[in-house]
Amino acid sequence: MVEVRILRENTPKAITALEKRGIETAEQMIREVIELDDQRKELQSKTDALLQKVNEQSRAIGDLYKQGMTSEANEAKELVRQWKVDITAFQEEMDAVMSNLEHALLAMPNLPHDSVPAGQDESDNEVVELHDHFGTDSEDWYKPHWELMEKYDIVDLALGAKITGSGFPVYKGQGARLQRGLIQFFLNEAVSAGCLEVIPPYVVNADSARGTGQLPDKDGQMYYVQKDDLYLIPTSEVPLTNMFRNEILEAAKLPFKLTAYSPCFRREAGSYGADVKGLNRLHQFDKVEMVVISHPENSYEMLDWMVNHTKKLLEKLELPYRVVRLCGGDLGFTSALTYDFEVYSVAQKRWLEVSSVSNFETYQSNRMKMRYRNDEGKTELVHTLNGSVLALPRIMAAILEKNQTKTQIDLPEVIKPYVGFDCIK
RNA sequence: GGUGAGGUGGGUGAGUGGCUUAAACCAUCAGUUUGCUAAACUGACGUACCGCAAGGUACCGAGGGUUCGAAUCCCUCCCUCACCGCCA
Repeated sequence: MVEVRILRENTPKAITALEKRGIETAEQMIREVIELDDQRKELQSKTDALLQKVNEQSRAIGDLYKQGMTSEANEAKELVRQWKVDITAFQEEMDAVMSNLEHALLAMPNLPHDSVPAGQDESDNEVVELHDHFGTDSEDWYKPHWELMEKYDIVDLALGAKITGSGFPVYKGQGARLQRGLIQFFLNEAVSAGCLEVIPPYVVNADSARGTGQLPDKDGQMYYVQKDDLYLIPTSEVPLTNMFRNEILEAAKLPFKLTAYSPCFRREAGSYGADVKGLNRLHQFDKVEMVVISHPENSYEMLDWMVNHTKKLLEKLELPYRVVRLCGGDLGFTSALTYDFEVYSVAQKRWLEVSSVSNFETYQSNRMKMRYRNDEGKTELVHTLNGSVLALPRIMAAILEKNQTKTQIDLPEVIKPYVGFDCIK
């Protein structure tokens, strides 16, 4: 959630930022939060003052009893009882204000970074880089990846549907080996770049889901295990970032750079149409993720570092791609700045999102109370970032389509040692 | 799933209703002393909120309750450990 401090310190700027998301009531939302916070402060002062009197009086009562002054003690007790009625009333009021404040803050998305363009939806996103030197030309005979999957019998959606349901693919033979090789490749690259490799739990509790912002706003998107009150992770961002929930980190040890492979589970309720064909959208998919816990001062340098890392991966895989800066309307709820990476699908003739690299600034760390100690010994919130490096299905789709010949699929050089063969046939 | 024992600051650990404002020790930091290191001594040493400040309030796994007053008594839940059962 947004820090109230930021809203107070530069209210006009915060309003402008929030309006970039297309929220017309931005000013009203922000004023309401500040107003509630004022109320909270006032109630806190009043309650504390009264509690102080009760504490002092209670100690006095103890002394009176020791001196055997029972009747005086009983009179004093009556006084305390009356104060406690007031305290209870204040506390109820306080609970109500806190609850309203919490709701107002949970309903408020992160403030977009200065560089984020205003806009409604993905058509307003800004293409900041285009790298098509690996070719975006298509031949008439090119088959889309779902036909190639069937032709070479490497990914079987129908079989997955039989075992589980639609959107749960079965990778077979060279398909399975390519998938495994890509995961290994992505992990190795992340580790070489200085990340700590982690194997996290694939199921998390509600506190963790709340910490990274999946709850309450993406409740319906996650698979939920009712009996144990646990959620299947939609991305390993959730367990990785929550490793540091409620921790105070040493400034000298920042940044923490983590990477993990995990399957990702998404219900994707409500999605339909051509977008979901083949590997384009699945309920279970594989992804290698990178999470960075950064000092606030250099979080945007870390963001650039992650962007560059992702670019290198796509270069090595010899895929045409572009980098897109999301506009306010398309920006994720918790993000301040997001770059999407899209690879070109030569058979589908469209761009497919394969990575999303974001800086959340203090939005997640505020919710999670993730702090570091500054030079003066005070605690401050860290910045959190994450990015996909990379999501597997669409990468596989793009590789299959781009490298197809009439008789086989050649693999990019870099991946050959990882899979142990040169082509799929 | 069953039985039992537990959960107190960075760590160990005392604390069965008011002398706890959470002792003591260890660790850490600063200072003194000192060829260096070490030792010794002195001091500092949790988090959050309110307050310009002085200061105040809350927190002893979590949430309720009893009481003038709760780390301490009561209730519910969570977690950890041990053993048993099941099991890759």
